[in-house]
Amino acid sequence: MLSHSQTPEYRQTVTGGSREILDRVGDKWSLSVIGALRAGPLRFNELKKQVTGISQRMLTLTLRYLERDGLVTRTMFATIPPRVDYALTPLGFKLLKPVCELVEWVQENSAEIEAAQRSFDEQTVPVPLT
Amino acid sequence: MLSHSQTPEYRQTVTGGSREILDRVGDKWSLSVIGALRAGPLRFNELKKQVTGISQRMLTLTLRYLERDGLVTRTMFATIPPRVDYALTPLGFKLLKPVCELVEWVQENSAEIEAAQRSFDEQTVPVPLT
DNA sequence: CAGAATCCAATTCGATACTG
DNA sequence: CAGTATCGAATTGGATTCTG
Repeated sequence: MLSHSQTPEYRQTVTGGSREILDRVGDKWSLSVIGALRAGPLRFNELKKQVTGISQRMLTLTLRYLERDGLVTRTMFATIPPRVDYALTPLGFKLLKPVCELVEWVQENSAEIEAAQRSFDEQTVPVPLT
Repeated sequence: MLSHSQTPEYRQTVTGGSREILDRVGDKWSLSVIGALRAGPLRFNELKKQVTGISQRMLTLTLRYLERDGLVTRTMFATIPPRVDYALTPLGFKLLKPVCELVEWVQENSAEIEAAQRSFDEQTVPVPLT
């Protein structure tokens, strides 16, 4: 549960203290969740629908991490049944720009990347599994 | 060993086919290795020195992935002892721009992020470990 | 020198069941 | 509705040993 494991020192290489956010960017679901919140606040189950494939557990965890990093707010309404809204903070919105540029770069260059992967894969003879 | 495991469909959410590169950006060592190669080609053991803390195994794996994605070239010299040079491809250099911008964004906003983390951590009472 | 192979520990994630 | 708790499987990474 949000294990406060201390960051090993070697993570300080090159990327400096930015490891934690890079981990967020690189992890399995954060970008999808942030993307889903672009258009405005969503409730837990709305998010779960939009981010196809995510489990309840991972949605909860991802939201907690994003909240901890100050990228997402969590607003509870003490109604019955309970209702919780998630929304991007100004910081979360600002993060969108560099992240989108990176994603766009990848999309623009995906043809070249995939070509490289194919040519790599064919000379690295796939080991027969027999 | 470079398990050619097929990417599960759910990874196609929001980030589209760019998952593989995002994984590369987010993984533990790729950015450090790319950063080390910025100034020019390096040999295996030179890289190992510059990227403090990386194990032989992870350096090998990371380089293979980067090579497969077309971001790094591997040049072998059939000398004794053998010598292998790694260098960024033009594609690898181009990736540097959006990645650096992201890293810079994080650095510029690290104060705000860390403040958010601290305030989150103190209201989420740390469970005593006794 | 530049790795490949093996083994093991830690982390991550999904499925399922339960709750205020 | 919006979670929490628990478990097991898969993935990831480190340490060590061996090799052309």
